[in-house]
Amino acid sequence: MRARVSTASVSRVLNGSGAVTEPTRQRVLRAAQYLRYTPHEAARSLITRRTRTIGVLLPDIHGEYFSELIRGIDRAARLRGLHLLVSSSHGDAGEAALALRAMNGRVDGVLVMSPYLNAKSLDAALPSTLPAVLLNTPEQAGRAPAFVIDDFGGAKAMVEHLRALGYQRIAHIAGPEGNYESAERLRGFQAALGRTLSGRALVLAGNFTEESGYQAGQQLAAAAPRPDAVFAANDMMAIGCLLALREAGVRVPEDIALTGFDDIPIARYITPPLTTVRAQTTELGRQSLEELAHAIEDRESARPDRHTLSTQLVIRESCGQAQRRAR
Amino acid sequence: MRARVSTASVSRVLNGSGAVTEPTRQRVLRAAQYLRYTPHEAARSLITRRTRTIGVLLPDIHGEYFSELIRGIDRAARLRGLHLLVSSSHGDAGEAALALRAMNGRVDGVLVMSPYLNAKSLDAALPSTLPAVLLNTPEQAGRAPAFVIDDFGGAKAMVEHLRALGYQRIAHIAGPEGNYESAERLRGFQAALGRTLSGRALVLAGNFTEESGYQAGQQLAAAAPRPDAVFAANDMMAIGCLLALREAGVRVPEDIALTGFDDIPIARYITPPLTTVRAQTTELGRQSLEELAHAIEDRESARPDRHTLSTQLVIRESCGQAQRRAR
DNA sequence: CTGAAAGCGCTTACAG
DNA sequence: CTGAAAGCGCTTACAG
Repeated sequence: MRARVSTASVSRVLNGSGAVTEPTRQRVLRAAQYLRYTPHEAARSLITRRTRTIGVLLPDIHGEYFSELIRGIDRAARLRGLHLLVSSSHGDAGEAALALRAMNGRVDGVLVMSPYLNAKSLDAALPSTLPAVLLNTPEQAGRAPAFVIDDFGGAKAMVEHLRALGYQRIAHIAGPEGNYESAERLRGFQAALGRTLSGRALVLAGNFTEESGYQAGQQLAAAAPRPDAVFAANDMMAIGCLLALREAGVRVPEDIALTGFDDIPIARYITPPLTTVRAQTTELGRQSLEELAHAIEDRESARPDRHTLSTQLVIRESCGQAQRRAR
Repeated sequence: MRARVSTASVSRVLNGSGAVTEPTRQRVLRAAQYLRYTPHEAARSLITRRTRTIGVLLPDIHGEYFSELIRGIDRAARLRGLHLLVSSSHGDAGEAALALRAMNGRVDGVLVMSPYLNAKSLDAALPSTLPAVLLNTPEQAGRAPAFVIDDFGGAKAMVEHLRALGYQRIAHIAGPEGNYESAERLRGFQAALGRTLSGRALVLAGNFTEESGYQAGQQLAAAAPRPDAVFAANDMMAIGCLLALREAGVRVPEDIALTGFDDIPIARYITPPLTTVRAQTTELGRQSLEELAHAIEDRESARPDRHTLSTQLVIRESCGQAQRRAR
């Protein structure tokens, strides 16, 4: 162009591919700088069949939990020079499918966390040639590898710990209906109580928001007999519950023990610091992106394996362990 | 294709443009469904010159502050059917420029928050034809509209409030060097102290992380004479400071008052709840995306105006207002 | 080493 | 109403 060379040479210089003579190289570089030329990525990826971009489909993008998850994804992506096209808040399968279609031709693969989607609708929504990795997805959803948190094991361990501390009436604030993680955490709760106890177990409805935890807390404060321990299906609900209990004059952990799930950063700052189950959220994001990157580089290598990330009990003050021990 | 029609007709049906006869429409729709056909977006945007995507360039993507900001951006984008291509963690101007180039041809406009970039480097990095909106940027950086938080006013009001409560020795934990918001908040701090007092003012270095606040807190606990109030340049540093003070046995607010800036969600959950300056972070994201959307739709309409979002004092317990009043 | 040409998958005047 | 053709801005064999 202005450097009196063909577009082919420009391409070769800018991409460092093909052989170019030094003077030509210089002319091109100089002209590119002068014209502030930047290649048009859409055109480029149309021919290279590569976008160096990952589509990320999440139910939400907000709050500490997703912030941690995205951090893991973002870090791993940056290390590999990949960009992120994010799409959030897909209430139902239809919206998710739409979002996925909109990504066709703009991404090399997708990371999908869609707790309400089952295997069928996911398979229907995913272009069959698009590499994908699933996050916290029910069962073996289709052909893609999946990474899941050990929700069942973590919840079970938490409730067993409460029982070991001597609590008798343990309530659960559940996550939203139809959500895979909610269901697994509830299942862990019930498993820990065993057949005899679970009949008496109080399960309150919630939806993972602080507000729903607050409402559950009000119910708990008024309940008779009042449970002596609560296991909330996530930390945000535990925090909402704590607020409601405090307002009602019910002390934590003296009057009632309180625990959560996730170990979001805020959990250790509240008073009392929250006993919870640590989920490796950042790691979940990182590993799933790595797996996806592999699947993109070598499509044959992708196995629809299911990887489960372990959880860990984090004992702080809200479960009253210190008091119990002292007795 | 399989529907025995031309690609032109397919395009017309799928985009609802041009006139098509009903039987043709049906044939195309059926075939598209059968083949699970989805248009290739890169090819499409190459010819339409539209991507329906916004590039978002942030210094970081993690933590409550950015979570709030992104929420505002994301919501507004979704309402308008726009996708988000995010790029984070650009330490210097060079990296930011690279990220911006990589967005060429993939976005219709960019939202840039780059607290270390000045007008020149930003102008150099921004393709001159790309609509852009700047966030919390120093001065009038170039040709693009900008949205900023009133960091100066908020900081000044906070420190004036501390003075009104009778505090005599007020320290400041500053944000990172060279950061526009840090500088403005420091300037507000100094303005509130006035000429006489600012000579005695203690300013500790920080970088907006909890860790740096923690270190500052250790210094404060050991200082002699110890300040009777601290204004941290953001909430995360205030929280780190609080932990250090607590460990050192210094009580907040009895022994020392503590305040922050941003009003991130966690601020009201800590003990004591944090007095802070509320920045309209979500609103900042929302408004800047709206402005950008307008600039994209009507390039002539874009004025390089600077919009300042007001702040608001949020009085909680960490500033010891209750105690002071009682005296 | 370099350029002319084909082609990536679309959309849109332009004919018919 | 419908199709053939051109063209969006690139990259990459293919000649020379």
